[in-house]
Amino acid sequence: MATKIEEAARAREPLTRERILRAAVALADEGGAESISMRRLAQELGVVPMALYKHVANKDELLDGMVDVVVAEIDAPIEDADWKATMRERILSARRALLRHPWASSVLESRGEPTPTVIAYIDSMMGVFLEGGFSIDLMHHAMHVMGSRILGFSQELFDDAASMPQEEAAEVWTQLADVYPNIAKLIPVAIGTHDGPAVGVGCDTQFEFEFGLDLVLDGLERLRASEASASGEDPAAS
Amino acid sequence: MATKIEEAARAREPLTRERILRAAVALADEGGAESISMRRLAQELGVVPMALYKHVANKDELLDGMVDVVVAEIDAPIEDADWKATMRERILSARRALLRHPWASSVLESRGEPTPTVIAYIDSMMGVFLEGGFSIDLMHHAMHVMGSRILGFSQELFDDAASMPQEEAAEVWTQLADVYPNIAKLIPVAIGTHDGPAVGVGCDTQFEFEFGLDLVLDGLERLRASEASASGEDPAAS
DNA sequence: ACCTGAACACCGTTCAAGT
DNA sequence: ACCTGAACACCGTTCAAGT
Repeated sequence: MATKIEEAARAREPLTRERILRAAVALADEGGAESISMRRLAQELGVVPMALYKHVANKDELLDGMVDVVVAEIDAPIEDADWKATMRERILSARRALLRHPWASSVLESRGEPTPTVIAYIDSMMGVFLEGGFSIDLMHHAMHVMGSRILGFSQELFDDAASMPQEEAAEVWTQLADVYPNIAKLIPVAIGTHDGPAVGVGCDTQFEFEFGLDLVLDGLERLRASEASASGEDPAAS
Repeated sequence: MATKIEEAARAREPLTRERILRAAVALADEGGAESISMRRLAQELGVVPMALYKHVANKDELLDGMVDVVVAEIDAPIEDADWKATMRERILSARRALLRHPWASSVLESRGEPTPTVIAYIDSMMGVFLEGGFSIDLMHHAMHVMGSRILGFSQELFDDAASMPQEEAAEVWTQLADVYPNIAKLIPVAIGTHDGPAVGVGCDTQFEFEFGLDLVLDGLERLRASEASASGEDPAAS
């Protein structure tokens, strides 16, 4: 009975590239990057594996399509604001998109050639710099500087060891002190200075992300301003 | 005959974790990240696949070991220099190591928990900041800021399309101009302003890396200096 | 006790045979 | 002409059977 309904639903909504990509993103969202395989995806769609190959040439094209879905979720640049506010908001939006799809950053990086969607996104980023009065040279360097941030991620080196039971975590930290004296100095930061036994290991990654982002944006603004004052007075001249 | 010699060599140099890791690194160096598999590696060593499992628990442990080999190639911090010069040199050394082993950065990122070798490396980085007079808080933020650079890589978004024939590349660039107006503004940068037909598409990634690195280091130095002047006069106080 | 062949449960993709 | 089952050439890893 359930089977009949499923079959009817399938017939009503035929297999399309769209539907395949949506299913793939959903699968990766819940199962992680390594859970996506052509066979598994086909099964999820109630379809024979080979049916997918009518809509995507191969697995690489599937992954590209999945990345495009995520990039499309990034908000458009806000308008009527200075370049710094615009860039800041855009990048925080990109970060939110990639946090919603934790598999996306590693998939994005594994890709060789960027897709047209990704290229268009980068182009619009460049536009924000140029409209903000950057010279082409400085915009070029700025794009490289933003590098890892431009698509919303700076890789966090630690996985946030929040999985460990808290007592055990505290013990591990103190044991580490002998071997890694400098890391150990972060214990008060990790614990919270006076919150008693509130062992909240892990950093405020949102704060850290913005700290680094602002450091870079402020540095770029300094360079832009000195560029502008060196070539006359108009801050919007390229 | 050759077989006999090979067999003798194998007998003289028995299978060890060391030898497995060295072979795995060599295999990845020439074949890329995706060419490393337990079966392929075993074949390369003239050994049955299961023999590897005596020395590494599984493929993840193999990958961790390979990363450790690369990290071990990073030069120790230079001595008798200010923090900025020390940090700069260390990070450029890390970058060189990762450029020597192009597969390493993506493998490094795919790993979950960092290995003790990686942790020790990070600890020594923290030591450079602390000895340079950073407060623990600022050192903490600084480590996050360095993020993608700390291990020598900021992901380059484009693969350096140096593979394309140059005439074709130039044509592609001009076609792009309509769709991606801002990217197109980089054409003179990519071509070289007055070098005639010298179509050297691609950026000076070494220059760009140092540009970004210095932007960040200068920003951190400004913060450290204002921290120091706010808490007395001693620039080495934590 | 050690080593290893065969087997298991997967892959992405090709291809020829079926409708 | 379209669709798809079986097959191919791979995976990482388990396990029991051999020495």
